Amino acid sequence: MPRVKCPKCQQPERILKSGIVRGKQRYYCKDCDYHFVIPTTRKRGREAIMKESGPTSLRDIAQAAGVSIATVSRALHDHPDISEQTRSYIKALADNMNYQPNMLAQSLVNRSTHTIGVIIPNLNTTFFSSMLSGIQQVCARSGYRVVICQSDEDHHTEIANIQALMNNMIDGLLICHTLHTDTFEHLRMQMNKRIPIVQFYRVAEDLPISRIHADDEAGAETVTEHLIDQGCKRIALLLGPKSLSITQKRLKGYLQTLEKHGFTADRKLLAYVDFSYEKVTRTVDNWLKLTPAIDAIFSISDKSAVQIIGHLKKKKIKIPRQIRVVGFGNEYTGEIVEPRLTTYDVRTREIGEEAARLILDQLVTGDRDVIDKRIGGKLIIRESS
Amino acid sequence: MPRVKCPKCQQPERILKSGIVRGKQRYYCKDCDYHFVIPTTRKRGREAIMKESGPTSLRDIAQAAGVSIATVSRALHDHPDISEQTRSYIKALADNMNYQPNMLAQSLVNRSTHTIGVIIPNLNTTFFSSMLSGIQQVCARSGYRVVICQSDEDHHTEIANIQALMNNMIDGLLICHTLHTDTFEHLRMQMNKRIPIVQFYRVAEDLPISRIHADDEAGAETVTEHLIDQGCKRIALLLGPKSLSITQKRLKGYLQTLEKHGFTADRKLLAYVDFSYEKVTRTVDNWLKLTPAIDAIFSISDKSAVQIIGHLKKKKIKIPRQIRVVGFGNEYTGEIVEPRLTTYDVRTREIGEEAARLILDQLVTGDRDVIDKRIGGKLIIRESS
DNA sequence: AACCATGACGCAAACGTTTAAGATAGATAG
DNA sequence: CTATCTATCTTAAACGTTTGCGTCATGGTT
Repeated sequence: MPRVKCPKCQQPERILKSGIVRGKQRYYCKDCDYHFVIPTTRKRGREAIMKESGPTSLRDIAQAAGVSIATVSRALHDHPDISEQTRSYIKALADNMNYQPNMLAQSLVNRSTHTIGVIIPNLNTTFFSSMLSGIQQVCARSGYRVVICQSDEDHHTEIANIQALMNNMIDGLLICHTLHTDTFEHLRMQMNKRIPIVQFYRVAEDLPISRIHADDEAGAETVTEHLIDQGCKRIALLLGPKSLSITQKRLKGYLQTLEKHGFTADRKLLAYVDFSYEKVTRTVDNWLKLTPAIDAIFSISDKSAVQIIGHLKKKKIKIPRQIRVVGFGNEYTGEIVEPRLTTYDVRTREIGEEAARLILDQLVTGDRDVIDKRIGGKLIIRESS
Repeated sequence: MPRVKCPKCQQPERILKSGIVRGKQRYYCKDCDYHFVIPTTRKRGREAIMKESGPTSLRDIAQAAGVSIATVSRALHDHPDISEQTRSYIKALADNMNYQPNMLAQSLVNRSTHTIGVIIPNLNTTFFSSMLSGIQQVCARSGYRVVICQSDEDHHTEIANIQALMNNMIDGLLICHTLHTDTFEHLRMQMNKRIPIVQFYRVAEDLPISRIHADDEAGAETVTEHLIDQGCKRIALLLGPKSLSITQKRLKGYLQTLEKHGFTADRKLLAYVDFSYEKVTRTVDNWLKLTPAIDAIFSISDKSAVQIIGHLKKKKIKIPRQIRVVGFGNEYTGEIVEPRLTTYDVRTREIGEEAARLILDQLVTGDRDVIDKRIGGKLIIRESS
């Protein structure tokens, strides 16, 4: 047996083997009644060890300055207990040593990360990214960071993202549901936490969670009114999934306006789609076969409206002469397509800004009231109608 | 003086006042030679205190299960030291108590957040967001989160974002510089940290930091070649800021191709802009005044190319008859505009994917080699040329 | 009996901060 | 001189984890 010394009595006598633990030989000193293994070289504990030169920490500065860690922390935070002399010396030192506070540690003890999480269906259209832009600007102005997670219109990704973010990564959550989100248990589970949540644009109204959204109902009324003004009698309506709040609201606005003008709604003119190109064009093709013929298409998504324009042009259908097309949302592509798209500007940027403002407000006041706010938009008439 | 008892000897005798500290009366017990103030009611220390019911922690579970915190942690991590019985019991308990690990604490001790930071100029075009999409997909597949920061094409925001992220928030950084980034000290400062950095799309080549970018030079050659094939002799070139790598590369490709065909480059046909609508249209107007007249415009940004098409159409200039227009990037709007835009597909999504793959690779292997990789693209010919 | 092995745990340090509260010296009041 | 005050420090607990290593029963081998 090699000469193993007891760490306590330093004697190699009376040392016995005592099993193997985690692959390492274990010893027992009968004199000291002490079990031990040969420690791994990675030196632990004792003050004497050199920190192996990672990023500068408060401790490094304290050591260099010959003061305690607390003093350094206080000096950097301008705590009045610290003398002007010490304070400026430490600040200079921290600067020299290129000190950057570890935000993880700060967040852990402060129980706040100064970060807002955003869950957004996708970033492929200017639509959502302009909301993001608004969110980001407002948050940045208040010194908050923004963490963005794309759910990619997938319900399970949405759930996973929420769970990841809510585990102490963020101080507040802004969420715009996916097209397919129709259960909200995952949100209900998070409601009891102290982290405020605000839904924006696509919202669930039967949830006791704040909402910032467009005036979908009034907007759809305005659009429908406009088409009726133009003499349309058979207005086809392209909707999103049935479960979606914006689908329901905009449908409601449409129906109300028809009724107001004494029209009866035709179920065949309503279509629920997932906004995929195939579904949209197939829907349009079906509509074109109807008699009496349709004279307008109202798509609640600009993206689809633009695709519809392209599809109709391919079929040599004149817009707006034969069929008027209007969208909803006011995306950039609506200005480029020919004829340019009539649409309803829902002021996406303002929705984002307002959602951010609300959540920041709830953060500082501690209020958790359920707020429901609609952002008014306006009709933008272009050549497609 | 009220009857104040010494916390040590419990005697009220021989207690003296000893100054005021932080607004509270301070006392001194001469017997015990002990200074003290009356503690605030917020009970500190001692085990007896109830945790005031925040989210469940390992300690809560340990308490409920009657085991140590270490055992709970090990049980949840399937450590072999824990018996099957204890393990399953604790797992069930954790589930019941709705335990969610505190990621901040985890990250602090593991020195890793499983998060990749992305700094991106803007999200207003499908261009960058499709790179993001690629990044996100690859990262998600490896269990990494993605934190996105918009620099909004502002150099100082870029710097601030980098500093915020690099302070232990992320394990790796993907960065696409702003239009106006021409100094790189802020990146140099971060290079010595163990956090890998990868530049993508807009890259600085004289920095020892990995890069994933498009084959800008070859792409520009292909485009120029195509225009020359079409018989163009006076090809105007719309470039970004001079400091930008993509500007330099694409200019080089353009010049080389001209030379190859025996053309001499005309400085008046080169314009450096910031891609703002005003600058672009003014530049085009200036070009239109030139003699001999230009017969093509090559914009290194699709966004500007689309704007140029709109502008030329307003001026009743026929595209491609009088002037051919080509872009670079293959954005969605190029398919919508009329005539549809000829462009060079730089495969943005693949650039994002590759950048993400590279950084994840560097994370697991620990390699910090400087990699420079070009993603090949291809010309997409449409009606504008 | 003496030695060795193993399974299943607990203890405590460590990650980098913040922050009550204790400590000390020197100044001031009576 | 004694009692008190102020300015300026230091000490240590806490945030919620992970993890090296010690402990202790129990069961084998010689």
